[in-house]
Amino acid sequence: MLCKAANRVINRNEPTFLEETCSRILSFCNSNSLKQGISVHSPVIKLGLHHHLYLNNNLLSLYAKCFGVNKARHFFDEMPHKDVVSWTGILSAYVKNGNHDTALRVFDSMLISGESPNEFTLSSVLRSCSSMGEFDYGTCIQGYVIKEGFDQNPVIISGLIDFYSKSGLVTEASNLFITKGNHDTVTWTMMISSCVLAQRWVQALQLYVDMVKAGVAPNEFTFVKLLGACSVHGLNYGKLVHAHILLKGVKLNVVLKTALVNMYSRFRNMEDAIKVSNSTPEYDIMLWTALISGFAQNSMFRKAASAFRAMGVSGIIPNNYMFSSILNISSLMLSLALGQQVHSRVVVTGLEGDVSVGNALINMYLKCSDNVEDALRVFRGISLPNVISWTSLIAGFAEHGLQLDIFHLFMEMREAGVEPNSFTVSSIIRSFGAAKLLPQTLMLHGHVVKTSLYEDIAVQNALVDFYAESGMLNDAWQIVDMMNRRDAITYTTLASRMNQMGHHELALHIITDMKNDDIKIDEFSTASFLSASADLGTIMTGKQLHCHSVKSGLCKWFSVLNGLVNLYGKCGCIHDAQRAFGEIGMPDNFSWNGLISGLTSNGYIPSALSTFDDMKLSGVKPDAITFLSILSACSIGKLTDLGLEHFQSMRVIYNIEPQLDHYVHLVDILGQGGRLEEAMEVIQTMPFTANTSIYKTLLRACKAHRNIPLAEHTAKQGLELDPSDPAFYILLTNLYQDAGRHDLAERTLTVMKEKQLRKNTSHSRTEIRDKVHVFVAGERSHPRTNEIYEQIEFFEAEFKKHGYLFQGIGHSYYHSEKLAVVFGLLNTPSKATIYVIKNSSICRDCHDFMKFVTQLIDREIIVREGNRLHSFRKGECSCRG
DNA sequence: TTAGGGTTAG
Repeated sequence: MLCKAANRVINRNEPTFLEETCSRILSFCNSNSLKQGISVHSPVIKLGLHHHLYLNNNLLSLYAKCFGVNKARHFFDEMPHKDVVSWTGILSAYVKNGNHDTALRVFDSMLISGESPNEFTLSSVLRSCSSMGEFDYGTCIQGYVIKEGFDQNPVIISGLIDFYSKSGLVTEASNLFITKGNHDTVTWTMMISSCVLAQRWVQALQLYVDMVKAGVAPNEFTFVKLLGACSVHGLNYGKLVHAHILLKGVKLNVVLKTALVNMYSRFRNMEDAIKVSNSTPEYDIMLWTALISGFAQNSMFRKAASAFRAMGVSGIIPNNYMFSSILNISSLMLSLALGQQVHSRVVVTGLEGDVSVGNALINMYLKCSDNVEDALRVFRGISLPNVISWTSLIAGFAEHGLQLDIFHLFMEMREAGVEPNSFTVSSIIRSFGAAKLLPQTLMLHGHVVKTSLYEDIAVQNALVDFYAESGMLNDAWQIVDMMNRRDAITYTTLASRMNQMGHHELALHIITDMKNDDIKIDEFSTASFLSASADLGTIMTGKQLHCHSVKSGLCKWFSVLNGLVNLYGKCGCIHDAQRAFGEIGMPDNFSWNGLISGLTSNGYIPSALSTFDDMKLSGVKPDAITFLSILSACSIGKLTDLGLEHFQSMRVIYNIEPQLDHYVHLVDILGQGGRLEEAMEVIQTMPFTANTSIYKTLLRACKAHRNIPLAEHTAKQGLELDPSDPAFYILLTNLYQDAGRHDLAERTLTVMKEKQLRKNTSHSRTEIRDKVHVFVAGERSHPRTNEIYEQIEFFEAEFKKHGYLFQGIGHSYYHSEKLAVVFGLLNTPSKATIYVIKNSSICRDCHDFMKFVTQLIDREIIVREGNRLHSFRKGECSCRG
């Protein structure tokens, strides 16, 4: 329609009318439709109207927008007449292009030419000042503004707010805003933008409320900034802003759509992100990039790939941003093939030298390829590697275990004049920590303390992690106390390191620290806390975490769901474990391992084995951990041949090299099956040095099969490794008693006592009614319960000495019809507790048993019978109601 | 002719 209008005008052939109207049409096109502007510009050029100043100014703007700043500059230089609008037009084109140096030179030329700047010129110049760090120049401009009486002008105020906030002086920007009145939409938006930049999220949203109250209409620019402020306020704020956009009738242009897509993908709501992008047909490369990286952030790699194809079909050529995104997806998918494919397209497009694409390539090769040379080749191809290039290389080298090269890279980087930032330093600290390079890290810490990097939370978190990992918890806490801001990473780091050290109670205490610091418990910290609860057996805390996860929507995370499977599996609530597993859409190997291990440790051997088959059928490859559970299941189920078959399959079918723990299980399987000589042969021929655990396993088997000579030999070998381990004496004693050799049993116990060896009071724990109970009995099957099992052996010996028939104590009796008791020592010194788990009432046997146990451990024991508690002390029982 | 969106390193 515009073309038709232009042609109608052209046909009238009235020069003045023609010039003004064409100028207006171009102006309209500049603001509304660049495409139509392009189609109008050729007839205008043909008419030879370009001596007309206004028309040329409009054309200049059109060229800058459509053909780039260089074409625009050429046109500008050819213009026969120039006014302030022409100068400002080319100046702002340079500013928008990020070419601030040239912009300031154009400003100088303009002043020399005698042309006076207007508010728009000054506003653009201010932008260049803040971008180039020319603070003094900017304040000179402000002086000029005051002198010329521009200081009430909203365009100038907007420019100054922008200048101050980008110079890091948001309070000055805010004062400027408050002292001047009569703000227009741009000024309000600028102030909101300043707050977002300074991360004053609440103030940004408050400004929007004030703006609406003041009767100033927000536009698409305002909403783009507001969406940025939603990043910390959560999805609901984002939705509220979206609702306001619709309510105010603001047009969803492609920029606003991009901001909305970003907001929704940040909150993992890709459904709405897609809905927004499809709500209008307008798409550009930035919207595609936002959408595709949104898919990547949410691990929707197939969708990302099909979006990339759809973009290609629509005729949009990928640029450096897009290639970086796609390469990032290849890294996340660990797909070297995809990465290489993209690399070849990068070469074809001529973007190989682009530093951001190069960085993404370095990262991709370091993540996907075993050969660091691939990444190095790309690195050498970048003419000016930036801090990201160096950091990617350093972090990747760390992943490849090349810690010693990292130091050289770090020095080389500094020689090249590239300053390390918080990413670089934190990567190095983490890699040094992993490689246990204590002196090097202490040196780096000493260096960092003197720089501003020490204020950075990522660097601080890396140091916290380093000290915690090195077991220096006090040093770690010292840094935590010194930090002026802590985040979820700080605490998750601490919790997981404490879990690794076995300090699970300390790990759980971090929940309180996070609450005190007002930090949200996220999916990562929840996983750590669930793991602590599982290992402590604190089912109530675990259930509270479960409730919290449901309420706060964390239950869609693998880490949380897998943590729940593990928790319930370890706490004996196998049905809850199965329910949690059922909620995982696509279980990964952690999910399967958690379920299989839960089933195994609770004695559901056939279910564990069939679950293993399901795992394989689902296409998830079993790993070393899976086989630990499966081998354990076979030994508990006395499935010797099947166990051997599975052990063989590890190497032959799954290419998994069995580790020492697997050999321990193999010895157990053979031992349980009575094939003691073969078990001994395994210990002698396996590619690992034997540990005490494997000898104890064999000794236990010898005891079960009453093979005294082999047992004595095994105990001897075990005691050579650790002469202070009482387990060998206790196991031997029990074997001698079983075999009726009470003389030998007595003698063994005497030797043990002479050596002043005492049974370790090793514990397992569980939580009943808000209290953690320390158990000294547990099931045999779990790898961690070896010590607990030894404890049982001790009690077994004691029980037998007093004529009790020992039936076993622990979790493994949950589902049996036998007397099911778990007995534990409360973690206060004066009390112990026994719980009747399965039986609904306490039978006489149980009473007697309790009385005996109290004599043995000389503590008060409480037994729960339904809701009634019985207290046993010194062999007496009293009901506690 | 002033303000807005996308990538890559922990």
